[in-house]
Amino acid sequence: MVQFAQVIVDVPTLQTNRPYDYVIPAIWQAQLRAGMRVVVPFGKGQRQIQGFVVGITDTAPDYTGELKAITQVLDLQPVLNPELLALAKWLAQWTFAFQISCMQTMLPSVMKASYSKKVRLLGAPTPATTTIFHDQTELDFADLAPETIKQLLKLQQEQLVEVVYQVHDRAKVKTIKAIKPLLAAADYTAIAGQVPANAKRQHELLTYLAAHTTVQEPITLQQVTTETQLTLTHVQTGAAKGWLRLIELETYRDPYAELASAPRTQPLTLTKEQANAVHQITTAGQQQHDQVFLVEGVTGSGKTEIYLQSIQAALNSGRTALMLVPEIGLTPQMVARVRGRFGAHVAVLHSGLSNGERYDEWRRIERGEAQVVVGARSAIFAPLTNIGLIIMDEEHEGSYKQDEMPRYHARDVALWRAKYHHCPVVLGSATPSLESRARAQKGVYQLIRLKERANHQPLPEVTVVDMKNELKKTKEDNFSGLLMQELRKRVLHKEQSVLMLNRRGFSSFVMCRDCGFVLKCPNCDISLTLHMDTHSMKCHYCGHEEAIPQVCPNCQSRKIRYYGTGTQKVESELQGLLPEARILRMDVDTTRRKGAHAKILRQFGRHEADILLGTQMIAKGLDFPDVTLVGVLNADTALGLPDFRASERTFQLLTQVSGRAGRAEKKGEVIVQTYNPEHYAIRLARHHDYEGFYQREMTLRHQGGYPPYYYTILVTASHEEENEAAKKIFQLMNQVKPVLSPQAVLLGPTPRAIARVNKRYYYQMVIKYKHEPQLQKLLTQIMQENQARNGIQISIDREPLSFI
DNA sequence: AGCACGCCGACT
DNA sequence: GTCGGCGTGCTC
Repeated sequence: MVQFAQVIVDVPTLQTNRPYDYVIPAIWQAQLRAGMRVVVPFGKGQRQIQGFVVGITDTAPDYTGELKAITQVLDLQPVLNPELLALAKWLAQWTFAFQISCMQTMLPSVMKASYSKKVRLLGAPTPATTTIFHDQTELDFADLAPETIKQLLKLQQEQLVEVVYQVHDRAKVKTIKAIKPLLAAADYTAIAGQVPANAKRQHELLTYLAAHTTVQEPITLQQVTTETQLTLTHVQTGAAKGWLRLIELETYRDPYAELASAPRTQPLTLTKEQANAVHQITTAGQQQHDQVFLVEGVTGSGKTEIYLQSIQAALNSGRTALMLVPEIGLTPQMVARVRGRFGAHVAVLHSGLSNGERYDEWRRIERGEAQVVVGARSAIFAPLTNIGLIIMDEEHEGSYKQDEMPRYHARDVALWRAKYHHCPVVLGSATPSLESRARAQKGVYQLIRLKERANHQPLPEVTVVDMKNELKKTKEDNFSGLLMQELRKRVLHKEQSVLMLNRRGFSSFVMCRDCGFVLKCPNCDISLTLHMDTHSMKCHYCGHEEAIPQVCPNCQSRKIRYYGTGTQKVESELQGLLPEARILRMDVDTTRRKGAHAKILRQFGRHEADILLGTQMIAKGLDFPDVTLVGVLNADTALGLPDFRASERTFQLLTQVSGRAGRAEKKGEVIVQTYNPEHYAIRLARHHDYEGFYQREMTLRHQGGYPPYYYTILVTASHEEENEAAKKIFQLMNQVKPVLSPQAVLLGPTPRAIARVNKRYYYQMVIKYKHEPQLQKLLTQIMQENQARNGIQISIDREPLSFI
């Protein structure tokens, strides 16, 4: 019986965002299942592309054209199980993205095929082909000039050459060579008698094999070469003579090999609050209840121990657990803690892994070899089965939202999977997002508040310094008298300090002091940022890079200087003020290389520096017992931004960075420098008063009609011509407006704050609504109708993190 | 995305 | 007269 497969093809456009039917060749029929990757012909030419089988049917599809057949099956087992297939479908609808993009996002990147288009010589070379091919028989289109391609197409019509399309599966399993003795010890001795005495290596091999006949497991080649003088060549000779079998052993690239043997830790004794939290979570787990818990606990209240013991309970009942951590919080410290408790049962997924390592961790999870998964955003798609618990630490973190297609929030995916698996979700934070905290208020989530720190240490004392007064006293830009005095004290007493420079809303740009000229990106409407490490000016949006100007391009004046506060500038200023201090700088420039982030933290942990100076990234998850002073150089740079979440972000940042002080028995102190000491976000952060902040901010959100009182959707139209983008967004507004209920609000349309990025102009509108049953359908329809045509691009972002 | 089909300007 | 420009529409 002929069978048919429905395939989602790797063509990320709206027109092809649906399954296509293919005939399954008889040889694959027994093997092929939904969720496997295949190669299929697509389009009029000979083009071959990758696809995912999403369904298999016995009955012929009602397609009037002629069905093509699947070319190749790439997997022996499905890479997407039925749950993940269903999730991909939902995610595509929810985020207005293509199904293929969702599937690719859910899998390690090596599973996305790479393509090549080649031209091959047919038959004997002719003078015309030789001028192009020389002595080669195959050329890659990517290496050819447009002129050559034109000539080749002519040759193709004359049947002198053919065009071939290749699909490359980049998912390669790493193997190591190993040997297995095939004969008995006595046989080896007998053979040795016949081998010429001068064949020293053959004798050595025979002796080695004779000594290892009883070994059950294959012996790795590495072991053979370290124990003997033999090399691969000798072993291959042995294999050819039938003495042994040379095999390829599957292996994993283990990035945390050194941690696997880390000493196992025992569960800590819980405080009453912690025990209560664990009890509530595990009870929901036992009852297979997809309840969401919001664990609101100050830094140091022992949330991690709650997570670990709840995971243990899930494992005890034979289920698995998924723990999400913001990328920046995925420090070796955190990984070591989870590995310490659950050992080899843990798989870790984060951006620091190479593609191969990531693929291996994924396979360990998929095979059921790891029951606990720790990872950043995309780990929410880990192929765990029978999930008993999903944890999201620092749930308010913006990095849980992906800012490219599909624009999903890991929290939404977590809730979906929890529903599927009937398991609880734990959202943890010292400063929950207003959305989550409000949901807990309404009883949608179960709120668990931890009011004490596990070590019963008081929260650090926070002093706010008003920089408006400071400016009058000293000439120094960045350091108040109090902060300098305290820093000196720490250096003297060999204690450590952490300094944070809030870079949000800041950049170092170059300006002419004579004419006011600011160097801008030629592709984007944004000033270029000065990078001292590369000695160049860079655009943070499109990556454009150019030399630092020596004279003003506008008026030729030499008085062109840089403005703004960068970590590099602060570092040199601080070094000047405190020459004896050893300063470590951590920012995007010093942590760009893989592993650099961890390296800096290790250096600081080993006391190789007195002061750690960095941007936002130092605020999260660090735990250094000897840090007794935390300074925030500019608390309020983000407050001036036209972003309704500015206060929330500032409060979260200050609370978090304060938590870095006095983690152990030493008392901590925090100094916050600001120009807005009376701002409520700063005032309330000073008293560690999250609940107070929540109340205050909710009132303002209510007045302004912002989330969580409204849902929001950002619709953007872009085009190379500004007029076209504007025209389209107004047209979309007119399309949306009549469908919305009077309760909904439409903001805009407006040009985006940075209207031009990468030579395209962007116009946007924001839809604020509470309940619009028609909206999903309408927006899906809008996406369908406005397929990338006439150069217009439409994008829809559900619950954007920022409107600007 | 790629590719073919299809209808208007400057050339062998 | 033809080659080739890129607008439009389709891919099981």
